[in-house]
Amino acid sequence: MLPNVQHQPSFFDDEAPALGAGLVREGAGSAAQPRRIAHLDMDAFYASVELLRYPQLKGLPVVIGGGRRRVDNALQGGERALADIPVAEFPTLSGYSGRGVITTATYAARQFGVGSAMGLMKAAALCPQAVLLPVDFEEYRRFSRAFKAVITEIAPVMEDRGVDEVYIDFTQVPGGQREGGLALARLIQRSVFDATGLTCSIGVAPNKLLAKMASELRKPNGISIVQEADLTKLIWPLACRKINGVGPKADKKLTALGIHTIGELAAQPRDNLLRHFGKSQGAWLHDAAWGRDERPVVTESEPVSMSRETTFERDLHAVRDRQALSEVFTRLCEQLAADLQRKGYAGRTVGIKLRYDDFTSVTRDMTLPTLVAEASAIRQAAGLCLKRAPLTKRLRLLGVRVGTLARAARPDQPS
DNA sequence: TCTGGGGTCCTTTTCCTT
DNA sequence: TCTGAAGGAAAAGGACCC
Repeated sequence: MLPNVQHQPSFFDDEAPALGAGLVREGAGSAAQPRRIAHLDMDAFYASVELLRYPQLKGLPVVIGGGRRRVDNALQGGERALADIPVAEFPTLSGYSGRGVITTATYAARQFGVGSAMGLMKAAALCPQAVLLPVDFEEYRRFSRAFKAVITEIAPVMEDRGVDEVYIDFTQVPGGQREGGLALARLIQRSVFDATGLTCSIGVAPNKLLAKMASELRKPNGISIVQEADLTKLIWPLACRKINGVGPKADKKLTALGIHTIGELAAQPRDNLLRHFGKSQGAWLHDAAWGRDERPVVTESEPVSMSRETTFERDLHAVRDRQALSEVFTRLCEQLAADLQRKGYAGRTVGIKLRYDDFTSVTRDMTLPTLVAEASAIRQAAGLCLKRAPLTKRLRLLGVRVGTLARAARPDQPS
């Protein structure tokens, strides 16, 4: 099942934290070893979790997404084990109507040209036989916690980057320097598989930027080691878009300048990039192309804002659908308040977000003199924000946000 | 047949104060 | 009292990521 991996439980028992000669870095308390940072990315995470639950779907086109409706009936299978539900009983995309998009699709489904972010109705036209599963975040979070627990057991300095991704600092971990990190990466990969049945891809490099790109080099279930000296050979041939932080806009601008690969980006005079992209982004692009990135692996962070938003089944008019809008608005505020209180936060900035039928959007927000976490207070402030937004066009989405968060004393957990 | 939801961070604009 | 510069905070928008 897992090729080329040998499990060696006592692999690092003999490993002393050996010092590399001449590799001491500047700065108080800095490590004697060169920095070794890993990026770990679970392979097709949501789809893989679903296939563990429903192995009978293996090899079939499956899309995950939509949500709200019509998926549940066949799957509430009574006493039957989930793995025994016949494939024919799963809901398919055939005849789907509604606004949802695909969150992820299995490889078999991608063969039909469907993929992430595609509207489900379009996908239904391309591949009506595809099985449609709802997104089950609870379950993904459960697996997420499980694989992260395995990692921190082995390498405690881990940065959470969402449900299926982490950075890990190998630098000080016993064995973390061996073979450039390959040995430790193998151990982690194997341990994650043993604990969860899921595969992952790992890249190990001198920093987060390169580690992230390295983890994409071999997928699925791959390990890539990138050393500083590999920059020109392994990184420079890649498209600029592969840099984490270069999105569609920046990429388009680069293309217009005749810059396609990271190597071409590195060849640009720094001043040239500063001129076209501004001081901050220009310098960042130049550094990224040269593989420079000093960001630390951050093990803990506080949230900055929390929000709730929803896209309506049909576009709503501020006047004609006043009642429906008001109900959604109140519900969003209540959900947001519940989120804040459950997690123990309150915030000073309250804002709203509107998306119109032409897909343009606006935000309005206001800063309050005191922290709020109650639905009524959020609703009141958000209502004032709403009054400042244009409401002539029909609305497709409404969102409520609370920012400038601070920890609040929780009634159930006095400090 | 258009295009989800929950975030972070950065830049620009606007407003206020000195 | 008016004007302008400078700087900070808040507001708004946008890019990007998972």
